[in-house]
Amino acid sequence: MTSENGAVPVWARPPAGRRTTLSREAIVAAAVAVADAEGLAAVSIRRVAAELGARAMSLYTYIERKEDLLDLMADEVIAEAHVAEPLPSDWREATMTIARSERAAVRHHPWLVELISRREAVGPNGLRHLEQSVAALSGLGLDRAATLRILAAVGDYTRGFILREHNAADPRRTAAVDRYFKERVGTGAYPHLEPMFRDGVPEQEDTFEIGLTWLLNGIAAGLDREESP
Amino acid sequence: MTSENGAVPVWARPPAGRRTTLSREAIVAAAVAVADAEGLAAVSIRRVAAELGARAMSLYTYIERKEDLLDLMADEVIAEAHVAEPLPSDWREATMTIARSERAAVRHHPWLVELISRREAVGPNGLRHLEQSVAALSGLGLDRAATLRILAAVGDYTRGFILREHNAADPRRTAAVDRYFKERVGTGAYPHLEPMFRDGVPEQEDTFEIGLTWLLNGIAAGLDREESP
DNA sequence: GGGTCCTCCCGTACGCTGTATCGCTTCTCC
DNA sequence: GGAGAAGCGATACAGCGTACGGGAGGACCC
Repeated sequence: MTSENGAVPVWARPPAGRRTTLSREAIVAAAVAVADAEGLAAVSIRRVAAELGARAMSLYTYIERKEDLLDLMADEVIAEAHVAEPLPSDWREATMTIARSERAAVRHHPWLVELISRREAVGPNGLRHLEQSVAALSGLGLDRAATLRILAAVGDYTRGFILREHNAADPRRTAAVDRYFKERVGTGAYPHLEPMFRDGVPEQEDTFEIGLTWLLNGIAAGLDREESP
Repeated sequence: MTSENGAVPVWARPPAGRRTTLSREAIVAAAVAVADAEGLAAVSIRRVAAELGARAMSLYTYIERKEDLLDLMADEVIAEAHVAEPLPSDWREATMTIARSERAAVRHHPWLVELISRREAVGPNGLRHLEQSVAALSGLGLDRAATLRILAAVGDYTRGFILREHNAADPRRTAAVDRYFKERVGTGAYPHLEPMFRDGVPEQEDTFEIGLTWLLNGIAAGLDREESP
């Protein structure tokens, strides 16, 4: 039955079925393995089924559509972003630890970027991650709106960085793009870019913590200002 | 000829052909129109060709693969992020203006998010945008590495925010996801989330400028510290 | 003016995708 | 032991990107 509850998130729907050889867990695990080995594009229903010695349509006993599988995959590996408790007591250190952990999870499963950039992560593990992010700020005694603002800003920066890092690592677009870039810049049409990139695109340093520290400093300054005007 | 220069960015390759009815510009314009009206998923080679009264394979005279078309589309609409000169003289105001403009362009063409999150924007218009971002910081007299750090941080935050904003607006995943969210949180498994979301997910305020201001404040503080230690 | 070549355009075809539909088999429960 | 449910899958369909090869027609040279 292709039921009418397509609007209900996967996790809220029971697998429905007397499982034997297949299972939702096995399907997700197989899909994650394929993605890890060959990228997200290699994850097709037929391919995952083959990996389990089954046929394509058998998977549809456990998921309703491929999007469900992608949701489950994302939630599966976002679990790796969980930080061992207890969190550092300082909110900035705690927030930074969580952000680092999120980045590490994505580095371990690069395809996660393509999923995160398409959907909100609100599966069980995604919620645990969110819970931890809120916990990191709990010592500040802020109200709900203020907490959400900080959470959003830190999360936005983190995901933006992760995205750029991921795209920059794409082997298809580096050498040739750099060459084109240098050539265009050399035309003189970009006066400010020219002195910066005359010798090509420099090796990027790892600026993740620098930017995050700037942001946290700015947030901290805002908090001080509120407390002691 | 499916030439061997697939590694060269589209913009560097001449269209090659005695154009008559079709042209690269017309193809890109048609593709943008389809994406604006029906989303990026509706942009298929066959569909764009039909829009121009042509057959699918005709487009391949002007592009080598669909990815090229997507690159061209992204660069086409990122032009809207260009800010009318002169830029505000204050670097923070200038940076903020550019970031606002980037956000506005994406709001005007939501599908741009799906492209930006997949590739670096380095077409002619993307470079103009980058040029402006560098120009905004030129008054600070920083060296290349310091400029790039600030550029990266601001860009990461901006794109992270835009991404979240885009995903949150997805009509498919709001009501049902919220319901599931509330139910899970109600189980008591998430002690820090519970007091925050007991009554459901609150209406989000627009925090774009708040977060960006935090980041810029943090950057400014870092600059002061360097100047007068 | 006639031949040659280059380029636009596209008909056809291939391998791939997600998934609707329906039927078979096997297990569970009364 | 009969009935119903549930796992599994064969088949099929519409759609995708694009490789290949051919026809049409303008541009150029002799």
